[in-house]
Amino acid sequence: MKDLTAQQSKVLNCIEESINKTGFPPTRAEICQKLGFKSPNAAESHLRALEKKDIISIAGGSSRGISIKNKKSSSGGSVPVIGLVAAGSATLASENIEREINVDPSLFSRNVDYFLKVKGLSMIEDGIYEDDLVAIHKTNDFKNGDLAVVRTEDDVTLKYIFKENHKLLLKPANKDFDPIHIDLKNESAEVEGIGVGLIRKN
Amino acid sequence: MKDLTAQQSKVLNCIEESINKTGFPPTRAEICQKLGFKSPNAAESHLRALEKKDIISIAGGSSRGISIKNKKSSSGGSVPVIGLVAAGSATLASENIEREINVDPSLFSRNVDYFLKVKGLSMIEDGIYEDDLVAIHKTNDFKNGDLAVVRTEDDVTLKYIFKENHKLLLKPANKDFDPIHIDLKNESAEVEGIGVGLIRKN
DNA sequence: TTTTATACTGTATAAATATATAGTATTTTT
DNA sequence: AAAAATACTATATATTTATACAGTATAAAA
Repeated sequence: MKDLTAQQSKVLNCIEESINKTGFPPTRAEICQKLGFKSPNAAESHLRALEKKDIISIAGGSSRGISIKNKKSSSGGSVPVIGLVAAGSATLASENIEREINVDPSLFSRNVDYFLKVKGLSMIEDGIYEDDLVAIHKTNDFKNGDLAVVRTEDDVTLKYIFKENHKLLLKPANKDFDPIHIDLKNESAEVEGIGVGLIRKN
Repeated sequence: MKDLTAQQSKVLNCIEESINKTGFPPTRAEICQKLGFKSPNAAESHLRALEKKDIISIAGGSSRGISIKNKKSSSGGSVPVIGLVAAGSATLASENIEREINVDPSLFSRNVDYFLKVKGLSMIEDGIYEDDLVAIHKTNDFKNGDLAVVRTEDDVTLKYIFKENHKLLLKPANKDFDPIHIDLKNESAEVEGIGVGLIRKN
């Protein structure tokens, strides 16, 4: 990401302050007043620079039409909750979204793309219970031992993953459940994401 | 709180939608367009009604000068995280606050006053692990079996609570830990709050 | 070295916007 | 039964506001 100049940061800060304090973005004139500029064009050109750097977006033809992009840190991104239904379809398609919740992105170590609502008891020995919401970071990159959302040919499942050459081991945390062995030569399987956290409602 | 009429709710909803979608509040004209009104005064008078009911505030003389009051539900209240240190002092005093996190209040069944960072393994059999953040609703009201934060004479602990007359039982979820029996005739103990949820970071 | 970006002042103006005023009709409250 | 609140249409306008255009000056990049 391109760096901001000192003045551009001030202007961005001014916008954030305005939204926090008043609830709506500032006008050019208000930015000028706060930062001591004497020409509205001073604010305008800084705004255009911020727009060019993809920090803000400016709605043409509307007053106070400034919005800050990537505002996950301020408002807490809205993250969908997806039910892990038996017939594998843990996609972000709207029909699978049970609700949306706001989370503090700094809460978890990695970006959370969705929450997976746990069905079944296969991970219960490691403190993952039915109806827990597991925070999933979408990626197909994983380390052995990661808690992964894996799409197999006929299912989507949440298990610990271990890979050795063309063999995939999906290991539950429950004695009553058997590990799943997948030979990638014969079967396909995809890692959709890895678990980076958990939310439980009592 | 005064109730809103159907139309007023629609207008409020329209404002919220605009802020969520565009990042700034709507104009009178935009409200009219969205709700099918033909006169800007239709929007204006609804806004004034909402202002009178203290739902929104309108900044005079500025465009899009609408802000929604008491927006704790939308922005997610900031909730402190408190470390459960051995020597009992799970208070909200600032020196005990490790950090603040934003949570969606609708996430948990009851209002969350703080998160307690779990120390020790006494609840591990019920999926509560070390360093988990247990969402605590401050109350001294509880039912038998609730997960409670209890301040005893020399400790603060998180356990299942059972009360029978003057006897208090604090039950861990770990075979290796013994239940704590407190006779309220001889010792004092206070319930500080009950657990309503949990957040775990992997 | 020439362009591009930064960082402004100053002026102007079309368009966006809040807001007042004048009505009408229905529903709710007093 | 009267008053007040709700729920609008319709018109008008002062003000707010975005935004363009014309400059000046400096620093950074090509």
